[in-house]
Amino acid sequence: MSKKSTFLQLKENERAYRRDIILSAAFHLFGQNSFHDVGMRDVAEEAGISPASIYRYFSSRDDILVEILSQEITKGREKQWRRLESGATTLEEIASGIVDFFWERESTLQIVGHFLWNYDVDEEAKQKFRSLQKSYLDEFDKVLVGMGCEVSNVRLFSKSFFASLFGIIASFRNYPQGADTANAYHNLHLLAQATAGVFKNGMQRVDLEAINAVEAYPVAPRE
Amino acid sequence: MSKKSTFLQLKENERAYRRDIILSAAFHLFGQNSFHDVGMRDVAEEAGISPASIYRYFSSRDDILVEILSQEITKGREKQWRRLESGATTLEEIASGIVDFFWERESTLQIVGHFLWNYDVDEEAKQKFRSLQKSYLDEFDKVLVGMGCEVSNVRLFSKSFFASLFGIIASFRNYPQGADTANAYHNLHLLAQATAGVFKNGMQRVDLEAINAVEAYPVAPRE
DNA sequence: TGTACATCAGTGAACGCGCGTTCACTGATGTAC
DNA sequence: TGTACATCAGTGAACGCGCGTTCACTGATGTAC
Repeated sequence: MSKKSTFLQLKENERAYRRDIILSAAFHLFGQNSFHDVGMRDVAEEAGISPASIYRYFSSRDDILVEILSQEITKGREKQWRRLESGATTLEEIASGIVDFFWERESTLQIVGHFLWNYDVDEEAKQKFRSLQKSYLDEFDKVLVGMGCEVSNVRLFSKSFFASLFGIIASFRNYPQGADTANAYHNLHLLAQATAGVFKNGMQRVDLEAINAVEAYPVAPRE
Repeated sequence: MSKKSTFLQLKENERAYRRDIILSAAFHLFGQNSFHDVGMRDVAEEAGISPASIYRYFSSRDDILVEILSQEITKGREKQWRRLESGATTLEEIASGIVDFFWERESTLQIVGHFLWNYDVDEEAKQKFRSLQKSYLDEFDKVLVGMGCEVSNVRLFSKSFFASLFGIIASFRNYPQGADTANAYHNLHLLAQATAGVFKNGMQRVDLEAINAVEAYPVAPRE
C-alpha cells in the first residue's frame, strides 16, 4: 500500500468517524425523546456541530432515520439471535422479544411508521428501508426453518407473523387499559402471546389451503 | 311541541345539515386524494365556504378526521355485516373484507395511522377515536361468537385478529412485489388469507395456555 | 312602528411556527510547479 | 522557499413553505319593549 493511499484511507476513516458521531448523537436523542421532538437542530447541538454540517454527511433527515433503524435492528437482532443460537426457542419468545424491542424504544416504532406511512420520503432512504425489510424477513425465514417450521411458503409465514405483531403494537400500545402504562405493556405481551400461540398452531399446516383459496382471488387494481 | 321549540329545532337541523355538507366535502376529497393532500382550504373550497367557517362546525381538523372515520366504519360495517347476517361466514371472508376496506380508501388507513401515531392529536378527537375502536371491537366480538368461536377470551382474539390484519396492510401495501400495483393487492390478500387460516385454526383452543403463560410475565414499565 | 340589542353564519387576511434545507462564506490543509 | 490553486470541514443566517387556526369585521335575522 503506497503512502498516498494510506493517507487517503486515513481521511476516509476520519470522515466515517465523524459520520458516526452524528449518528450516535441522533441515536442517543431518539432514545430519550419522542420522534417528533428530535429535529436537525437538536442532533447538531448534541453532536457539537452546526445544522448545516450534518448535510455534509447525510443527504437528508430520512437518511439519518433509516441508518438509525438499521443500527437498532442490528442490535435487537444480536440480542435475540444470541438466544436462538443457544438452543431451540419458541415463537412466543420471539414475539415477546419483538414487543420489548419496540416498547423499549418507542422512537424506533415511530421511524418504521414514518417510512410505512409517509409519501414524501426521500427516495434513496426508501430504498434502504426496503432492503432492511427484506433482510430482516430473510433472517426470520431462517429462524423459522431452524425451529422446524414445516410450512411450504415460509416467507408468507414470516411476513404475516411479523406484521401481525407490528400491528398489535401499533394499535394497542396506547390503548387505554385501565389507565396505567404497566397495564398497556402487559396487555401487549398478552396479545403477542395469544398471537404467537395461534401462529404456532398454524405453523404445521394451514397455508396450503389458504394459498389455493387465494389464487382464485380477483385481482382488482386500486382505482 | 310549542312553536318556539319547533323553530329552534329547525335551526338545529339546519346547522346539522351544514355540518354534513362540510363532512361530505371532506369525505369526497379523501376519496380522491391522498391524506396529506387534503387541507382545510381544500375542504372549504369543496364545501363552498371559507376556511374560517369550518371552525364554526368543527373544533379542529382532527375532529373532522375522526368523524369521517366513523362514517367510513359505519359504511364498511353495513357492507360486511349484511353478508354476515345472511348466513355463516368464514374468517377468511372477513379478512378479505378488511383488506378491501382499506385498499379502496387509502386515506382511511392514513386516518387510522394518524390517530395511532401522532402525539399531538386533539384530545377530544382522541377520545372519539378510542370509542370507535371499542365499539368496533365490540361488534367484532359478537360476530366471532356468532361464528362459533369457542375461545374463552373473545376480546383478546378480536384484538389480535384485527391488529394483525391492520399490520399486514400497513406493512405490505407498498411493499415492492415485482412492481405493479395489482400484485401488491394480490399479495395483501394472500397474507390476509394465510393469517385468517392460522387464526381459524386457533379459534378453538390455544388462548388458554397463552394467557396462563402470560400471567407470569414481568410487568416492566417503560422507562 | 320603530329603535336598541343579541345572536350567529360567514369571511379575507393574516398569524404563527415549526423545521428541513440551502446559501454564501471562512479557514485550514494539501498539491503543483 | 514561495505562490497559486484545489479541496473540504464547518458555519450563521436565512429561505421556504405548508398549513392549521385565529382575528376583527360584516350582514342578516330574531327579540325585547
